[in-house]
Amino acid sequence: MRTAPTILHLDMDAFYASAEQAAKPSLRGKAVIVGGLGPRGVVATCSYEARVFGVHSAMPMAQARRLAPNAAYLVPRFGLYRDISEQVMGLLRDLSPLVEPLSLDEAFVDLEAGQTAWDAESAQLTGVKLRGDIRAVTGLTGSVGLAASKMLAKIASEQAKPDGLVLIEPGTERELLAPMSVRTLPGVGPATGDHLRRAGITTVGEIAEAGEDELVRLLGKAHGVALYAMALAHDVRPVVAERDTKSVSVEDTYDVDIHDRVRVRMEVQRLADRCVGRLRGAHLSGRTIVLKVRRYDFSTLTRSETLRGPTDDPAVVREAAARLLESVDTTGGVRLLGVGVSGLADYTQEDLFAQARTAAAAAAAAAEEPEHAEKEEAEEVVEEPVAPAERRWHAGHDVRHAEFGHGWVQGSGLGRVTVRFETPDSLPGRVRTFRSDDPLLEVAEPLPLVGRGAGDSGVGEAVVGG
DNA sequence: TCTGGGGTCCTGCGTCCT
DNA sequence: TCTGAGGACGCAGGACCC
Repeated sequence: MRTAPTILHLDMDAFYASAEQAAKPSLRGKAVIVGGLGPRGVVATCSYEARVFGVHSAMPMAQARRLAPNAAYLVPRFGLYRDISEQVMGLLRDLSPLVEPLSLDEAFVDLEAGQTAWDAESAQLTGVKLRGDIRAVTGLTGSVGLAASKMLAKIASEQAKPDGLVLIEPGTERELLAPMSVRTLPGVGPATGDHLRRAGITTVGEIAEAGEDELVRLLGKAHGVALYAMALAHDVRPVVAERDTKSVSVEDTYDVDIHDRVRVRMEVQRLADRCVGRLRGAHLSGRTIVLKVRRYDFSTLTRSETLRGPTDDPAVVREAAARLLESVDTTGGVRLLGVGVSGLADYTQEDLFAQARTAAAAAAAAAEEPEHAEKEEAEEVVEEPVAPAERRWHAGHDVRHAEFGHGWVQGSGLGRVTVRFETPDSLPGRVRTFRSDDPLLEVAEPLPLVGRGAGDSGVGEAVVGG
């Protein structure tokens, strides 16, 4: 294990909500909640102003609305968040080639590998400069943790939140961890936390005292050994820049349970097509097809089937998913369906040739034996249906009006759409309401959060004013 | 109160093969 | 030829993370 605090963990503060506040001046300093707005939506992220009311991530949206009825409720805009994330990851890669993104708003960086830091002092300076750069480039704040291991760097950034920096000096780790809740350690969720609590273990120090054998007895080999090591602050996991994708899946929760078996079959086919679309987009193919069903009572089951070889053929995935569905009882209704593919392989030019040969062979066989021909027809991946005739306006999404300019949808319904006209660098703007089919109103791309006044040189060189 | 979507990893069990 | 051990693999479910 290294002896200098040169592993950095960056965690952007309330990322989606902060991005929305930066994009929408009228929401700054206000409770903002981003998530699914349907009857079964949950909170993805909320601003610190919303947390005061007790709202937090993963909370059902209905509950959030009761706690914070006057908050702004927005649908996530992943395109915008991805763009900002790429800017931030770019800054991290300037520090080291070893950057391990965990999500759009979180990453580990091995500063030693990048030769940007070698001791506590240089690490601290790097962290301070990084936070400044992130603010200058994106207009947002991120919290930085520095320590000698990934686990401790993550705990440090958690302590630094919001908008801070914490460095854990090597040698102080065990003392620091001992009084903390077991839930602080990665891998301890509600179930393991309960399990440990029933065994009289509530703090990290008590895990260390219990000993490895006891932990293994309670939690099993892998989990027990790992957790005991973490409690002693032993964590030698390296920062890994490239991680291969292990599976690709899509799933949908329906606003109302589906009871009609025909509709269930249809949805599974649609999901299979979407999943293959993703798979092909990533230039992958896979061998194992997984069907996921969550029933009316929230019980979840999966069924899987492994093919003889990897595929990215929508017809093959559809058929496998349909076969799997036949083994599942859906009487009573389903609230969620999902289709996934695992056992992934790189999808190469050779695969294409192989498929072409298979198709040609099938066609030849079909010509000889027409009764076997019906399933070999090549089929296109079906994309999501295009918007219905009546345009849908999503809360929080950007729009442009031919007369009033750039704004965002504050709400819609009953044939009306309410738009607030403002941009990231304007003052809070005015609200106007239009008919939802107003020909002067159109969907717009998000504007950059900083630097629009700095000319065409791009956000990278911009500086935040005021 | 009523629980998203996209992932990863682990465990336990059954089967097949050597 | 029979038997048992043990590894590899397939499958289902659970826990966890962001």
